[in-house]
Amino acid sequence: MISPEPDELGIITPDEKHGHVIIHFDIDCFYAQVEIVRNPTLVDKPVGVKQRTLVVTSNYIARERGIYKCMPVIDALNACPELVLINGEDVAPYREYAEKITSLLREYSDRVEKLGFDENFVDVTEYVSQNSDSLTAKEIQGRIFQEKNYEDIQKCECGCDQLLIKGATLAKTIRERIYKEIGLTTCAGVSWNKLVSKLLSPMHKPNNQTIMFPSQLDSLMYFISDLKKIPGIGRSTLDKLSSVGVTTIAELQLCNLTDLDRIFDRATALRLLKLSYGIDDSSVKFFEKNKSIGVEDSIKPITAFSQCKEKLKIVLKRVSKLLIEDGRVPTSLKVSIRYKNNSGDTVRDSRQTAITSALFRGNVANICLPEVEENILKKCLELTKKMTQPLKHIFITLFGISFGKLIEKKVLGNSFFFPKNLERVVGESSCSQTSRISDEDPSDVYLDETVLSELPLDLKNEVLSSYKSPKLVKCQNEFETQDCPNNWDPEVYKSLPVEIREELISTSKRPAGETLVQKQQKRQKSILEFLCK
Amino acid sequence: MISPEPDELGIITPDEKHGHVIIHFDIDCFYAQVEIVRNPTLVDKPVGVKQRTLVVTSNYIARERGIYKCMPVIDALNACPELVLINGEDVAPYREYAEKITSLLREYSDRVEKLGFDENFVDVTEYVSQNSDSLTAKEIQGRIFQEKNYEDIQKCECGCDQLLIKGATLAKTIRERIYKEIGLTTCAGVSWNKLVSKLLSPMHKPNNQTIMFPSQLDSLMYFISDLKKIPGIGRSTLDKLSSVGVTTIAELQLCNLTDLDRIFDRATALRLLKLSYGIDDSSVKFFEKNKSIGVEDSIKPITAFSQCKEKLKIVLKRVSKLLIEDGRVPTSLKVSIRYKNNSGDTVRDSRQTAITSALFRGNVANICLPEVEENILKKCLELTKKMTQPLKHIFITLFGISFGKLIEKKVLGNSFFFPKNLERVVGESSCSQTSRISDEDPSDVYLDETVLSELPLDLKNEVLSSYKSPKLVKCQNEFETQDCPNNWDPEVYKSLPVEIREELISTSKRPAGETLVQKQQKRQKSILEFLCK
DNA sequence: TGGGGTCCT
DNA sequence: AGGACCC
DNA sequence: TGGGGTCCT
DNA sequence: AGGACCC
Ligand SMILES: Nc1ccn([C@H]2C[C@H](O)[C@@H](COP(=O)(O)OP(=O)(O)OP(=O)(O)O)O2)c(=O)n1
Ligand SMILES: Nc1ccn([C@H]2C[C@H](O)[C@@H](COP(=O)(O)OP(=O)(O)OP(=O)(O)O)O2)c(=O)n1
Ligand SMILES: Nc1ccn([C@H]2C[C@H](O)[C@@H](COP(=O)(O)OP(=O)(O)OP(=O)(O)O)O2)c(=O)n1
Ligand SMILES: Nc1ccn([C@H]2C[C@H](O)[C@@H](COP(=O)(O)OP(=O)(O)OP(=O)(O)O)O2)c(=O)n1
Ligand SMILES: [Mg+2]
Ligand SMILES: [Mg+2]
Ligand SMILES: [Mg+2]
Ligand SMILES: [Mg+2]
Repeated sequence: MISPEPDELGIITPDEKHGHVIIHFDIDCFYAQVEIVRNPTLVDKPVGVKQRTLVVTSNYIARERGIYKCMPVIDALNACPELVLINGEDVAPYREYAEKITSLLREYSDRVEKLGFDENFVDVTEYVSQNSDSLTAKEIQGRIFQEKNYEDIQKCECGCDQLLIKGATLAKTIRERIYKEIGLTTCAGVSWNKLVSKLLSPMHKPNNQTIMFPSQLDSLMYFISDLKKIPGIGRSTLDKLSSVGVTTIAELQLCNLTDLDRIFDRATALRLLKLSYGIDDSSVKFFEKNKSIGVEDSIKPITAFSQCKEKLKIVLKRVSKLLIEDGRVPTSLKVSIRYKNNSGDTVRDSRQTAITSALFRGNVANICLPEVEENILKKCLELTKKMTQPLKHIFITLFGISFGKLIEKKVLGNSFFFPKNLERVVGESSCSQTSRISDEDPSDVYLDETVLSELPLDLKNEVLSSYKSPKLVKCQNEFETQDCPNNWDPEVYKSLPVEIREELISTSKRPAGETLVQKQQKRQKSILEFLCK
Repeated sequence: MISPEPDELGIITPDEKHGHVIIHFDIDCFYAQVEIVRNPTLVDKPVGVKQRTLVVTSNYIARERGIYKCMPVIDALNACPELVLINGEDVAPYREYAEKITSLLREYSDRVEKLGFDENFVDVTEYVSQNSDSLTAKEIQGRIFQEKNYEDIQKCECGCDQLLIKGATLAKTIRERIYKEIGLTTCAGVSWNKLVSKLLSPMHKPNNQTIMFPSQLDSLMYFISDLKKIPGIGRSTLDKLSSVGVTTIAELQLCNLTDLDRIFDRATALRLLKLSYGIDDSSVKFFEKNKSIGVEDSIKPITAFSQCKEKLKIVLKRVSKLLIEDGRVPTSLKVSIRYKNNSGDTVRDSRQTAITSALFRGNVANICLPEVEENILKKCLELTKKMTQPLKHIFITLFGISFGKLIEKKVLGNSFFFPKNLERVVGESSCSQTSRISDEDPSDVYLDETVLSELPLDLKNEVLSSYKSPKLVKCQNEFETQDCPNNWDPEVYKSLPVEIREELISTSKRPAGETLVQKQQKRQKSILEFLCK
């Protein structure tokens, strides 16, 4: 017993402060549960969710039969031939349920911090103190760590115990709401810091919650024992620790700082030491929107660069949906691939580029316009080419596309000296967004291309974006040969890439009857006009 | 003439939009002028400002005698033996004048974007339209590019010309204020975009301003001619361009996209093309505080690691001053060195680490406490060691220390899974800052160390930070041997590093008369208590 | 070849 | 952490 | 060995 | 751009 000793009244003085009430929520066998909610006939069967060769999770029926997370499909079917496998390669449904959970939790606090799709930390300190009366209960909801009776637990002098108990009541209420309103069972951990709450939540899974009090802290860490269970300690840290003979939490607690100093800087050493004692003074972060939106797709190996476009297009179409749902305009694009390098090793690589929001013509929904899609696809291919350039043989087994630097409003204009920063303007606040492409049939009005090409680009795009595929294809044909603007040298014009011609035609403003003597100047003028969109 | 041709009324239709009025301000021979203001006897002499072996700038008297920027001292004295050289290695005075300029400019717009110490872009569009009447003048202030008469200039159909002329009036007013209130002469460029304004400002230097109208754009770019003068085109880009035979702005304007495609991605190619035509739709960024504060110091080579601490301390003391003036607390620390590597090449390298704001005990001014300084110095040494580790021989010729991630308020608490992120909490808003250490004598009250060590850490630091060096030294002596807290194993206690003992003693709370049987548990308890600060 | 900074990858 | 850019 | 994300360097 | 971490 290394926790502070109780005084004569049985009250302890804690080492760590604990004025907060932190709940960690974790959805039970998340992907599997979602699939069961979507198809209730699965409820009494062993269900696994697979991604290619991997069973990423399974319901608890399956787990009883030996299925574990990220188990190879082969082994899984071996262990449990009756296992019903659902394909979960497209995570869109899980993303949607995750969003519902987080929204609900935000009713209780601004401090809702997501971790992956199915976990959330919530700092309910304020809610608990402001709803103290309605959360008062004589019974502690859920389980207490170590199955203790509350009476047998050392009380804390700071009075946090009662707050934590109210936190448990609240956790129960929230979990019931999640079940009633969203249909998912969850676990929760209730304590005074994020680390402890996270360690507690799976303690009595599934569909349960666990609370703990400060006096139980050493017992918890001793119980957990496994270093890898401590969030923040991953493979690399684990290996380093074992290189100085530290393999358990207890060993870490007792280890010499001088040992840790050999492999970590001082700050890291102290942080690890703290974690081993269950000490964590990090705050639950305020809720923030996600900073990137991406889709990855493992494929059967492709062996020619020419096959990339098709594969990228599939991925792009998937990520486009998410982008449109999100509504923000991305200004950064990253392509990832997995491939065999010239040494025969399978490796991952990625290239990134800034993109201008102008690509989306004011509304990210325009990504479904064939021309916009094509432009982005070209950028993806450019990025891919950068990676495959030095390759002797192309052997790609995965494509990923991720959009980042998502900005709330359309902001035109590249940055000046920071050429790659094509939009980042802190606090920028101009421009209207065009309306989303709706599913309602828009109309069959004939699009007069002449009129159209005279509209300012924004308006034109707004018009175009309200018409559907057939029209859009027609619009694409617009940008062909016969429509070389009359102030352009047809030779020059034809030599320009499609994406440029497209922009050009949509911006050529006047007949321009001027006579220009020099061909060079004519070319200059043409380019200049194009560049001005 | 590739600008749009005027129609029958002599009115042009522009390629680029230009609803903005952008002024670029650039202080004349900045460092030199500051030195002359500080020592007016220099006013009629050739003055150079040197940093080690380099004359970084000089006044215009010196320039007439052949002195140029970043000229080797030897060459400079050769060209102009009468040159008065002022040491400008400590840039603190220039930083202060720079701050004054930017503050003044902010009276006119939120969009004030610094570039280096002596340049500012200001978007005065709003100011000009809101003060249209008072800015109306019959004369154009300063020079017009190409010495044109305004009457001979093609007018723009969008009516921007009158706005720009008002912008020139405003620029003149501002420059006069800068001279009267701060004492410095400046140049300014007035146009409709940042690129053009920046290209214009030095056109009639020193102490003058230049305006231009859209119809003059091609003349400007033709006049500039030198690619390197275009901001955004640096060494690397220049080399790439010349690899495809492009060496002038005109050549870039006319070059084939396909040539550029060989060396740049499409977006870069288009951006460069735009720049060559003087097109720039970037916005002047909203004013923001600087994101890092650093000091560098070139030294005569040191050849032993043991010499690093002394050198780093000198640099740290300099950067500390700036940090205290700034007031924000840094949460990231970077050390740079220049050294000879094992191949004999002189290279630069840097290491970075997150630091907790707790290091500063609630107020960055505490960096002048010897213990705080010592702690940071230790971190600097740790970072330096990481770089010198693989070196056969130490041969360091420069040390730099830079603080980043400056946060407005003291926010305790490391981040959870992102262990290196020791504070970043978007929107965090707790905690009070202790007051700055003032230069007024604080008092001579005796500091009862017993009382002091019982105070919560924050309060203690607040008290300490109001006392001066003599007292502070005394406080440091506190943290020595005799004061091993009575609940600590003296052996264990002594084995702890100073920085830990220091924190420990300041947080030991109770006599703790408990009897603990096991030595290991005693140790555990000791460490635990320490970790909780 | 000083001594500052910025942003992107 | 390094690169490219700016002063 | 899927398919998402975060932050630091 | 790559690494380490999380789910
Ligand atoms: N390496 C991983 C870990 C998790 N997941 C997905 C599948 C899980 O369903 C979901 C949530 O992760 P959990 O660790 O919380 O696992 P479960 O929710 O599936 O099970 P549990 O009931 O143990 O929480 O994230 C994944 O795709 N890959
Ligand atoms: N924003 C915070 C601050 C603290 N804690 C938790 C984590 C720790 O277990 C405990 C004590 O942390 P500190 O020592 O940082 O306590 P403070 O008194 O500084 O916290 P606060 O920010 O509430 O004043 O509180 C938290 O969850 N959220
Ligand atoms: N490579 C450089 C460039 C500039 N500076 C410093 C010295 C200058 O005084 C100041 C401003 O840079 P400018 O290019 O504006 O040069 P000056 O202001 O000195 O001269 P000018 O009158 O030409 O603007 O920045 C520097 O230290 N190192
Ligand atoms: N915030 C802005 C936007 C534009 N411009 C300048 C740069 C260009 O020379 C000119 C035209 O740029 P755009 O084509 O982006 O013009 P917009 O009409 O979109 O600008 P605004 O943001 O004012 O609507 O205006 C600027 O200085 N600051
Ligand atoms: Mg989970
Ligand atoms: Mg889960
Ligand atoms: Mg300058
Ligand atoms: Mg200058």
